[in-house]
Amino acid sequence: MNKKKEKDPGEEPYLKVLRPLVETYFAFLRKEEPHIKTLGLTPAQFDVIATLGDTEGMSTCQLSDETLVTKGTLTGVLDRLEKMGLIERVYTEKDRRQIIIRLTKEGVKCFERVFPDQIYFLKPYFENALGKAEMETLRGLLLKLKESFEKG
Amino acid sequence: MNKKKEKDPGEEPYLKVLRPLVETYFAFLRKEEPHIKTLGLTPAQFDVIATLGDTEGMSTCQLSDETLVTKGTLTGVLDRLEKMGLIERVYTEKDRRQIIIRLTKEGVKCFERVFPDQIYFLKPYFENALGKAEMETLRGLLLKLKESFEKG
DNA sequence: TATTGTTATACTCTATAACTATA
DNA sequence: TATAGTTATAGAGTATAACAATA
Repeated sequence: MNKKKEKDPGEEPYLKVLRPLVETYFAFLRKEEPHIKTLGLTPAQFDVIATLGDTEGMSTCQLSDETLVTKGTLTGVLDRLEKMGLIERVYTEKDRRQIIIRLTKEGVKCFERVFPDQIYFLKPYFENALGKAEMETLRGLLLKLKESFEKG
Repeated sequence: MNKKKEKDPGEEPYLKVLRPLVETYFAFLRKEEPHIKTLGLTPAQFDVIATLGDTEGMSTCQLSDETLVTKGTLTGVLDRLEKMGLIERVYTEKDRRQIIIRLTKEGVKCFERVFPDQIYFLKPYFENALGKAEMETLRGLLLKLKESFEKG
């Protein structure tokens, strides 16, 4: 989605950041995607598992907000994950319209397998590119930018 | 795809970069996506248009490499874009297996409308977050990281 | 034989809107 | 009325493998 060309950024200095941001993410994705696929998950499914990981679960609405998956679509995605035994729907008493989605034991295992795996896999790309101080700087700048998008 | 939780990055300093990278890109995407939709393009279609923009066109194979869209899928995406009149298939003499995909006049107009539009739309998020020197730094670090992914 | 692009299949995601059951 | 989640529909993207034409 939207890898801009390296054309002359002209008078807009911020384009000098936008394109590298998008292109770096895409370069990352090219490594990441085949790796996710070996887990037998689609990107949307992976998104849900990653969002639920390290939480006590959340409602469908909340899950829809936190991922980029709309409510109607989510039902289908959850159906498949439920069939795979990775998530469960928990019915609550206090509001009987609401359903809490959370990882099953199997789902937690999946989540916990993914990340150490990924850590090992991705590490060299970062460490070959950047020193420790640079990582710290990069982190700080990215977080500032992220915040700006989120509050704007 | 893959928004990691803000859990303790532990002993792996590079995770302090990976998560902000992914999350910043997602924050950007949340702004970008609705904006693309107003153009009547899907993300995959937008990807193709953006990749073809400012080029003389390229073969289907090449286009498949530059986007994240596989060869078989691309046929369908191109069919739809051709029907919309945004791209055309040009048959070449030198290798009659190959077809060059390029933007039509209409496609170029679309491409040229998108970007100034986007520039105007996205600008404040960057400028409110970062000074000019910070942008320069961020750009440099991102490009180093990108290169590492691409050559690794 | 290898490569380019298309076709075929089967599944997943997507948006949207209407629907139900609760509140 | 409003909200939470499901269902229904139609379209689009996805991977994969087999295929025809060309090299």
